[in-house]
Amino acid sequence: MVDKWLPVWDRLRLFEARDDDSRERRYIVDMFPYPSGDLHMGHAEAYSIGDAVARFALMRGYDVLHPIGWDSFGLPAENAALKREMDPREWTYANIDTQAESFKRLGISFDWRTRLHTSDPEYYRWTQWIFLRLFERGLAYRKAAPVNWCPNDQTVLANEQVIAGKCERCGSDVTKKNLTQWFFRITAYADRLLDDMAQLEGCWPERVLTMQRNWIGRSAGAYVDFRIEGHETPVRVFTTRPDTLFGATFFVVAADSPLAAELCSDDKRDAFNAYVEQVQRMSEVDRLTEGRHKTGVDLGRHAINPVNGERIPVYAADYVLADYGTGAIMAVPAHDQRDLDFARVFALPVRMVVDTGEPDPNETGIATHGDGVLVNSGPYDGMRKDEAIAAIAADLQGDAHGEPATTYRLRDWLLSRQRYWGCPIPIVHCGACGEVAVPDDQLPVELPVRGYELRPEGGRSPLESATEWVTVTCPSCGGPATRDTDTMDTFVDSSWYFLRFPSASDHSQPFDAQLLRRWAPVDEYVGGVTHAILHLLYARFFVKALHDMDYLDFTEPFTRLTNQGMVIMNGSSMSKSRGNLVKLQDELASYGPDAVRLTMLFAGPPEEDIDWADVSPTGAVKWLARVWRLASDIGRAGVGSDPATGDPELRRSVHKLVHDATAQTDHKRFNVAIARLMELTSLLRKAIDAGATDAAAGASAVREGGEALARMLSIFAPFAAEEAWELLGNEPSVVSAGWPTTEPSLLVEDSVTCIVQVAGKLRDKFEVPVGITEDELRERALASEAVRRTLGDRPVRTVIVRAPRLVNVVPG
RNA sequence: GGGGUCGUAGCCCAACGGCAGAGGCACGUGUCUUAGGAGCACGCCAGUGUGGGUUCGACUCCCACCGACCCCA
Repeated sequence: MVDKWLPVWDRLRLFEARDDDSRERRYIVDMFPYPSGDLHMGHAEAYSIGDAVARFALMRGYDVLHPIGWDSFGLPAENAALKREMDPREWTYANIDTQAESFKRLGISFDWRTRLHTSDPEYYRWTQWIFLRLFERGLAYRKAAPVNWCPNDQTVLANEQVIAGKCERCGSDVTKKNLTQWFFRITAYADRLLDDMAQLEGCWPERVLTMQRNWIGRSAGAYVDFRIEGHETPVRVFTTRPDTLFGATFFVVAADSPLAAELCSDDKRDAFNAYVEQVQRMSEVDRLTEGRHKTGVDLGRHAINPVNGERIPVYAADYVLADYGTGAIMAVPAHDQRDLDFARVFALPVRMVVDTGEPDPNETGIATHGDGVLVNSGPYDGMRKDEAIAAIAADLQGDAHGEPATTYRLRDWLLSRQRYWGCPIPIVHCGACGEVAVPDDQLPVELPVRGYELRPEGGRSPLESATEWVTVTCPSCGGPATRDTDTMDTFVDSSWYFLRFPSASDHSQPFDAQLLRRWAPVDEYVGGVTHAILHLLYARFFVKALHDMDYLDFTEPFTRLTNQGMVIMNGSSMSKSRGNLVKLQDELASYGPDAVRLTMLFAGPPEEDIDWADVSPTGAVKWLARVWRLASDIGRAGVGSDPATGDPELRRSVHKLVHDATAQTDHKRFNVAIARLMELTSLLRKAIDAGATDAAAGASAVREGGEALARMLSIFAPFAAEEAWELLGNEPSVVSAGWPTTEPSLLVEDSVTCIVQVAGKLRDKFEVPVGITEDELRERALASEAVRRTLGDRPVRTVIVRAPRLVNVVPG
């Protein structure tokens, strides 16, 4: 069946978007796959959903762009290449071909002209071009930053190569090492990334918006400058609680920050160095865990609290992060749990300055956070928390000891990777000129094909080992220079791919602004929740930055977002090690693409996880067989007849089901829509078995229903739908037939069932004309035998009438 | 600790604040059949996690608790 229909679809060019079409357009994008092997069950679910959305839009008469590409740079290709001693290209492009073939055999309605791979020089040329535009704007810059370092292998490790603090390959403890790294200044867009979410409200899943908000983590508060005894410049800290300033009893700087080393007094130097070494072995997650035993070291210095002149000791500790805020905090143990935990370990004073009515933290060991009245705070005593926050922040500013401020949890995006299989950073380092951009007309900076080592000694970037490639002349002064040897995070590649789809083969520009005016932004973006934070945030950042450079006329890339759930097996996610892996190709071999797609969609709403053990591809197979038999039994009956001549009773039922299925599909309730299609199947089966096709009116109505079924089925099970369409005596393709329409006159009923409740409980029901008046209905309800029996001698207090469907008699 | 999502038959899931059941799986009975693991027909099964509240009326709205998953700390 697959082999029969694929060539037909190709020949009819059903799924090609028309850039100059007068129809309204729809841009529907499934998050592009990573070519890790063949497609798996998760892909089948995601793309079944996306395809239903795309095909529905197409059937409804939109000009649809439904593209496909591959996110084809990344570490797994390098690992596979190392293991098999091959070029990462071979592994990558072989997998892409396999996946492309699988997509076709699944019947996904991609416009294959959009096909792109982020690892093609034709693509990454433009990734580099965008990088340079960001570089020109100061949105890409270099600074020293800590990376994971394996001292044994002498190599940099990605976060995912660090398993529980150990090197995944040799098992030794991973430490942090400072390296100069490339960053994107995404923090410059923190406010807009946050504020523009207002327009996504209701269109993106609530939880994704929440996750993004949390990730950006805007908090309002104040900067406070503390003078440090024996140190020239004051140290600035950020606090969300300036109202607790009088409760600051000590001061903490991040142990691994340069500031800590700077502040450390000479007699504490040894203890400090030992502590820092210990800290560098820990992961950030561990460091931030609340409730962990607090550690730190006294730096032998004092800070001066600007509001009361108090001398407070300065500590270095690991629960403060060097790159969050200013890397230093004022510690208020009474009102911050981690400060309190630390104070208790080091026997530091705890002073309550906001009376929240909760028990004293000194005794309970529980810091208080609530609202209350200030105490022990000099002139601010008696103020409420909010009042005090404003007053103290303002006074600090007045005295030049600080200012109101906003900070973010979001940090700049570290994009450089010491890897081979990624997009080279188009920068040349020149002794005389510094960082020099590779001129646009020399792009792409292509990866060297030979003369490099994937894992060079000494933890250098693989590209550094390609000495011939590295050595260049400076584009600016012509002197000797070297190429930047890092490659970009693959999230860079995927932050703009949806801009290139409409002009995927255009070699003159990254994207076509003219075409994007027609297609962008993406109407429907379908993908896993795993990308809910980083990918979506990065893509939003790119679009905003490109908008600010006047390349784009929109500021949000994805108008609507659907996160499909995962396909799990027996309650947990599939994995080889759990032994619960279900192979897509096995399922396809057993049940066929249509049944697998149907099973995915019928299992529940798209957002929910699907436990493959709970669902039944066999059920889908059986239903498809019923549809096939139905179409076959209808055959040419009623062919060419005017639907209007069809049996009105049957038509009424058919149109009602079509109407419902349409509404449900529109809301992506595919499971419910498919249930309606199943009902339609049963309805038509019964009609045929009752001899409907013997009369012209019946045959006409059955044909109308059968054709509607085939058309609607085509968005879920496209091959079976074509087959049914053909059995019904029609020319291919069912896709060209479009979505069935309904006649409003057939949807209005002339009588409905009225339910009669007594005290909210169902007691009687009867058929009434739709136009019945409230008075009439009340009469009939009160006259009901069942109602009178239930009421007994109780008087009637009120009668709620909702004509024509309901009457509720409320006894006194 | 804060936030989000969600708890409906043995299972997966439906139900504008108005008849708790649309659809499917599993199970059972019958029927067709040389046969059935196919088809068809019929049947079986819950009062919606718990406790309050709002309402004429609550699976649906509000509060608390229990449990599951996710995010942030």
